[in-house]
Amino acid sequence: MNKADLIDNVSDRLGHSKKDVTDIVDAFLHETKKAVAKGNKVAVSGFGVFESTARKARIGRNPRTGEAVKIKATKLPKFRPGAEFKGVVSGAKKLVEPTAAKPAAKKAAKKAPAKKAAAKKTAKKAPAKKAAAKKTAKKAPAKKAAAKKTAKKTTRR
Amino acid sequence: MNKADLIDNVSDRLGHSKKDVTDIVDAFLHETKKAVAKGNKVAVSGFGVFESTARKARIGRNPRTGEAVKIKATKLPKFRPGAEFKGVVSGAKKLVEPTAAKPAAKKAAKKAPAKKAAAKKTAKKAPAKKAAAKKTAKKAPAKKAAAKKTAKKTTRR
DNA sequence: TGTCGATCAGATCTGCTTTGTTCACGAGTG
DNA sequence: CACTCGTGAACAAAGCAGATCTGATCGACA
Repeated sequence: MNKADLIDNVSDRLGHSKKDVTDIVDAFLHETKKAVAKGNKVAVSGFGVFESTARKARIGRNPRTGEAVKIKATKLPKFRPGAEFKGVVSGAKKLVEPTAAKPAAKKAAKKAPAKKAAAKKTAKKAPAKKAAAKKTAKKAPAKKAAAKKTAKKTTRR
Repeated sequence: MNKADLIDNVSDRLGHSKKDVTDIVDAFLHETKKAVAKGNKVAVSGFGVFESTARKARIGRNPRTGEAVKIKATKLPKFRPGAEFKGVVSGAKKLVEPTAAKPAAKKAAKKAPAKKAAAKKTAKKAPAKKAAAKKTAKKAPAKKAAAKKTAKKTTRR
């Protein structure tokens, strides 16, 4: 399967023209590449995170001749799959249709998460009380964390 | 940077509504996840390849207690960045705007690859002579590789 | 037609993955 | 815009599995 197949599927499902889908997908990929190339981390919730990673210089090998070759230090794109993507690939999760899908699929999508939410509510009730008790205490550290985060961002750029 | 930022940038650049861009991007990501979850390889030229990879069962460790824990065999999403993405992140390549960008950008895109082609030609001349000398020796392994490749394709589907 | 991606061997390096908690942020909905 | 819920990051130790990379060629794709 390749980009063109994906674009066909998207065009069929949403009823947008293939040209529009292609243009938008290409632009999305382009913006992703651009951001990562600039050293930014690109987080797509549920799908994964694209970022650049540094590789040190090392010795490689030409597989044809066996000759050792020096590989320079460089930067590479790296992808860390998100939880949903992992869950779907491993089979632990079912893939839920996006909300913009056809109305029939939309109803199905609502039923599936409802079951999950019910299961998780019971699990969360006990810690929710603790969270409420600690809410006032949390405001102060939140500011510190924010300060740390801005510091990290500035160093990155 | 996150999905919403990318969508803003795409919407600004192409003049499509944010809703359309969001719907199309979500569908594209969904189709990608779906295909990989089914065991298909998804190749997006210039960007990279998404596929699933198997992880064997092994022993991990609970970092809290130091206790050994069995990690089950599973399947994971994997991304292999394409040449252009790698080149852009490493700085070896300049990022070319997609063809649906504004007409002014289209002219700039044509000029940039012309310079590169000239640079690559000079780089290729020296190794080309060596390749010619070894050409006869290489024909035999090439056939074996082809045979292996067809075998792999049949097993996958 | 030109570019991209797969393939090959081998040695080295990197990353994965475990549990559980907390917090910040993002996404989606009303 | 506000609110709620979900996602993701961070952290700990350890060891092994997996990824990385090269150059040249060939097949597939845009």
